[in-house]
Amino acid sequence: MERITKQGTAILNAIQTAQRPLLAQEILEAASVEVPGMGIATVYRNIKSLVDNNMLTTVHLPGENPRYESAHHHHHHHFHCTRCQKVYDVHDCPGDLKQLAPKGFAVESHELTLYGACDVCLISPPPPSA
Amino acid sequence: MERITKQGTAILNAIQTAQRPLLAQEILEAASVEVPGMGIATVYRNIKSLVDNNMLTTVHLPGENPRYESAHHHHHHHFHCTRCQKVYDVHDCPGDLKQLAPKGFAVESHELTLYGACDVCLISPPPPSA
DNA sequence: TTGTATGCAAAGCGTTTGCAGTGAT
DNA sequence: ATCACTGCAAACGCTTTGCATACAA
Repeated sequence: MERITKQGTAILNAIQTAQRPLLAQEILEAASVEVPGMGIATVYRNIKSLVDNNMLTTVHLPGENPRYESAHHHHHHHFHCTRCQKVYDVHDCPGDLKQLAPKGFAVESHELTLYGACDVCLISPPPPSA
Repeated sequence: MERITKQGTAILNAIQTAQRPLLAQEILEAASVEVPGMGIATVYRNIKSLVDNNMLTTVHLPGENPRYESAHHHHHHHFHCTRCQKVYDVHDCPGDLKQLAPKGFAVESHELTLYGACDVCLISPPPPSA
């Protein structure tokens, strides 16, 4: 990313505006509002360069395609809503988990994903589909 | 799976012998020792039917292709060795994590992955590759 | 004007599926 | 003799890459 393009700007805007990690496809949809007709390849190329420049972090959740969020520099986890499939940041952490590993193993880091219902889905449950 | 085939037997053997979750490719390699020439599609089809019959569980780790292990019926987590890339079961659990979620969110379950070095890699570190 | 970033389309990678043939019952 | 299971190859969904063009500098 050496040049500023409207596509690049729209992509960065989309990610920074969303207060949660987005899929490549969601980034495309959000950025396309600003720049209609942009291609998914451009999204991936911009993501890659933003990740390389530490402006973005990749959020890998179990069994999910990667999502992307603005690089937070503090340790955090994620909450995956099983109703709407959206992913939210969780700023709390259970703390030291070194003692959980089998004997002789050295724990260096951990990833935690919480599952359940987000506040929106708890308040307005999806209608019982026939 | 209504008929017993040598491929199916070899696949189940491979998974039960391994004391850790295996990738489809690893299952193919292990089962191929017993039944040379078997195809990856057969592995996937057998996996699917074993999972449907609750003989196998799918282990999804962040950013990883799915692995498969014999269905344990107790809650457990996984340890991913960052040296050899193997995945091991962790039978311990940090316990109640409900209070970690944002206010208004309901936690129903969680997934935890530990990262670090397994016992084998700690004892025999891979040689410094030139 | 220069050459990076884009859009399109093709290629990759892991997984799934269609089809004709094999082999367990 | 059936017909479920297999191997092969094509199809799929997501991501990456090649190439000619557009546009930021």
